Amino acid sequence: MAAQKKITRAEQKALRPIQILDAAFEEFVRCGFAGTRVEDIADRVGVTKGTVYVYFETKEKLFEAMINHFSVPFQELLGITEGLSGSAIDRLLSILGLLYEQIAEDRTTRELTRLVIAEGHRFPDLIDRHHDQFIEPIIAKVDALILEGVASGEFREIPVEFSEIVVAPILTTTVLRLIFDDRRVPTPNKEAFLQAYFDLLLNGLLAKSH
Amino acid sequence: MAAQKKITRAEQKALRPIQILDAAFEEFVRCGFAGTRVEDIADRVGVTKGTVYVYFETKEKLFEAMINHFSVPFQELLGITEGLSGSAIDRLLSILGLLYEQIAEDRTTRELTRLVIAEGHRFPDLIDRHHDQFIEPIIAKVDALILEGVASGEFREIPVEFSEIVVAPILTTTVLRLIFDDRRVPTPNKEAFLQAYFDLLLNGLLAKSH
Amino acid sequence: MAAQKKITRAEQKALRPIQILDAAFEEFVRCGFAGTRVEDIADRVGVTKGTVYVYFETKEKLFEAMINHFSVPFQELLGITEGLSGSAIDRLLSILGLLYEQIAEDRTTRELTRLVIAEGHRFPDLIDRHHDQFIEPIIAKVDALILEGVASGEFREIPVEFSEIVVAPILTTTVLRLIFDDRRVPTPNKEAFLQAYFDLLLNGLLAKSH
Amino acid sequence: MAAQKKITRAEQKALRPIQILDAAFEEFVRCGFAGTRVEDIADRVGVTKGTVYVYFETKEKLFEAMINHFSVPFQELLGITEGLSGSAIDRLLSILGLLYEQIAEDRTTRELTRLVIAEGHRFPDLIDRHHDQFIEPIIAKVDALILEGVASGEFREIPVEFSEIVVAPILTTTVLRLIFDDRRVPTPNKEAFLQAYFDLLLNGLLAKSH
DNA sequence: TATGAATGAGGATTCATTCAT
DNA sequence: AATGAATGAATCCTCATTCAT
Repeated sequence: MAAQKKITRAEQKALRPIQILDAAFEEFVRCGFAGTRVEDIADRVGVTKGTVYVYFETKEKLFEAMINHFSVPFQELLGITEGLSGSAIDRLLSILGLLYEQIAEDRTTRELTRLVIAEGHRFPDLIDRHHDQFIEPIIAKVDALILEGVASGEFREIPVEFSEIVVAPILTTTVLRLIFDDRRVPTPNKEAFLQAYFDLLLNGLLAKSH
Repeated sequence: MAAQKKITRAEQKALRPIQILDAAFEEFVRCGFAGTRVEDIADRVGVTKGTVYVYFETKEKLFEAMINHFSVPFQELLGITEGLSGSAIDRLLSILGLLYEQIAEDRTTRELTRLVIAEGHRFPDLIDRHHDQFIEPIIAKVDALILEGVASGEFREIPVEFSEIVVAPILTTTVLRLIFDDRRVPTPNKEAFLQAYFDLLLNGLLAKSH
Repeated sequence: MAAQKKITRAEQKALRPIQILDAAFEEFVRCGFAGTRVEDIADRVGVTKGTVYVYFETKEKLFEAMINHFSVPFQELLGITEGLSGSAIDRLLSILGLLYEQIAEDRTTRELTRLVIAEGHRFPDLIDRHHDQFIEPIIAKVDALILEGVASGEFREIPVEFSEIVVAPILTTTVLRLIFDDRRVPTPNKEAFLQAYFDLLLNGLLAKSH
Repeated sequence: MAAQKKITRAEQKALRPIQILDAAFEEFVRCGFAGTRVEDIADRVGVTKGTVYVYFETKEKLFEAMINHFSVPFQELLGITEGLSGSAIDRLLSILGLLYEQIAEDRTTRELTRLVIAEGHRFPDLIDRHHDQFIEPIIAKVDALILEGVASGEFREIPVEFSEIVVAPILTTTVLRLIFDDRRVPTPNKEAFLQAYFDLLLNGLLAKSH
């Protein structure tokens, strides 16, 4: 509390938009775009409606800014995947593990996914950017790794369209958690899930003798 | 057309609520619950706002009725899966194929999924019912089939948590089509998709020599 | 009062927009476009804000509709001037007399003039229409009559640009009454004013011997 | 330009309110009192809203100060008319010429007239002062000159109420330029206008033989 | 059953004004 | 003197809902 007193006017100003974006995230997640009241966002920050409009022209602009703001960590993930080394298998599993942490486990990205699904119609640009910056690069990455693994003999010959299927369990976990919100679905055990996921992914269902 | 002329007043009366539910589906899908105007639903039917309120007490009740109305075909699917015969593999793939048709290919179910994800917070009962009637039975079915296949030697020993992973590609396809709405993602080729999906599911990624 | 009871729903509906336009006139005159509150217009009619929006999409559209509505009598005046007969002098003086009644004496047209002057910037279309339908035809009419009078020997040879000068006392009276609003300027005596106006117009200031 | 560099802080301080009044004039003319935003005035000066409030307590006070500020040149005109010499005719025409220049040709006075017409209701004191300081003295001056001309035999016997009619073309030109704002009405030719105006004023419309 | 005029609470947005820096 | 963040009352407009016909 004493520390808070030290916040200068300048620091406060730099902080304000972040506070508003954080509050906007919570409210938009809770009520959707149309259902959210700007006043509730303001209340959450502890300011008045007018203050929100000092920083963001309209509710739409605020929504877009909020999406952009919270997309940053996801973008950083894509950078990390560049630095991986090891066999194609190792790198593929590493990437899938990171994706799981980022998409399925991280509440922010999970809820961002909800907003993308729910509000996409109203914000087509958002969808396009989401596709170009997230979906496309990830699919391309997985595609490339599979091809590399096939070339090196680690993987058997398979169609490139597999990529979506390969990552599917991650998005599915995300969506099921979004729908059942820790109420009907227990918080999944990461280790057990990844182990089962990777086991099935690598070996398939069939009995070896089959 | 001639047949339509014969619609009596009584039939017309019975038709009205269906027409309203159809229109409500389109509008709620397009704009979400909060963003939809009752008047737009009425316009779509060609009646006035008041008429909607003759049949449905409130916008919320209309939304719920609409969800229930369009959930029926999905419920029928569960019945069909009971009648399958053949090996565990055959029945599993049959079920996955049917699920794909029902969830990923059928626009109605797909959009219903969007609404469940988007509006779940506001309609917890809807979510609970959705879980009890759809998710739970399907997971149970897949679980049972896998156990059966393991028992019969068709499948290798695997954890039960696999079920979600096994059906994941179907929900993932659904969600991606919801997000990119036939704009960025080409309408997928069913045969190619299922073949790749089943191939990976049964055999995994690894080269046989591995 | 008893008569009012007889107003049917249909009659009421036909009446409502007129009532709103009347109320809008008073409020826009009193406060200008920006200064008028839609709620004050509604209050004047005895309905709620929402009702105004049942009939007029926006405050701007209401303003424009109001201007059009109250411009009708003025347009009718233009028709009347067509039916005049007599010498050029007689017809010119008749027209000027009618214009005086319509523009300077009639409160509605007078206040319409205030709005045209005050709000012209915001409603350029209104100004253009005002010019094409009122100013242009009147100037043309006076021009034609002067030329006719010159041809018949009633008037001396004068430039056509006189028309504005000829009608000037009417607009000036209007504007002065607008500015001083029956407070500082006594309600003018029509007979005396027209007599002086026409005397000066026909004979000029100079002593005859001059 | 070099001179401007020399502006001291003290001079700058003295300049600020003038700059604000100038900016206020443009904005109030453009949007009216209610439609003008204090921030737009500040932007025009290149300062922030707060600065405007350093010099003027409220938007209303600023409006009134602006009107007073721009009324000064008009007041000076009244002084000039005192120094005229020559026949009554000469002096009358000189005054009318000066009035034309000041009211009809000078944009500032013209737009001041717009504001008086548009905002008079809201600022009755302004109207009263305008009447006492401008209209009254001018009418009195013209009255006096006409009486003098009648006495000297230059003018024929006419009622005093003529004064308004005599100056009418000037106010009319002003108002028409306000309404049609150099768009529909060509910038008038001063010489031609005054010649026609004075010709009609002195001689009237009638053919001499009449 | 159907209408649609009317409501009125609610929500987005604006803007004059204040005040700590 | 100047700033500009913050306020909050005001105002436009929307829309779910009602109800007399």
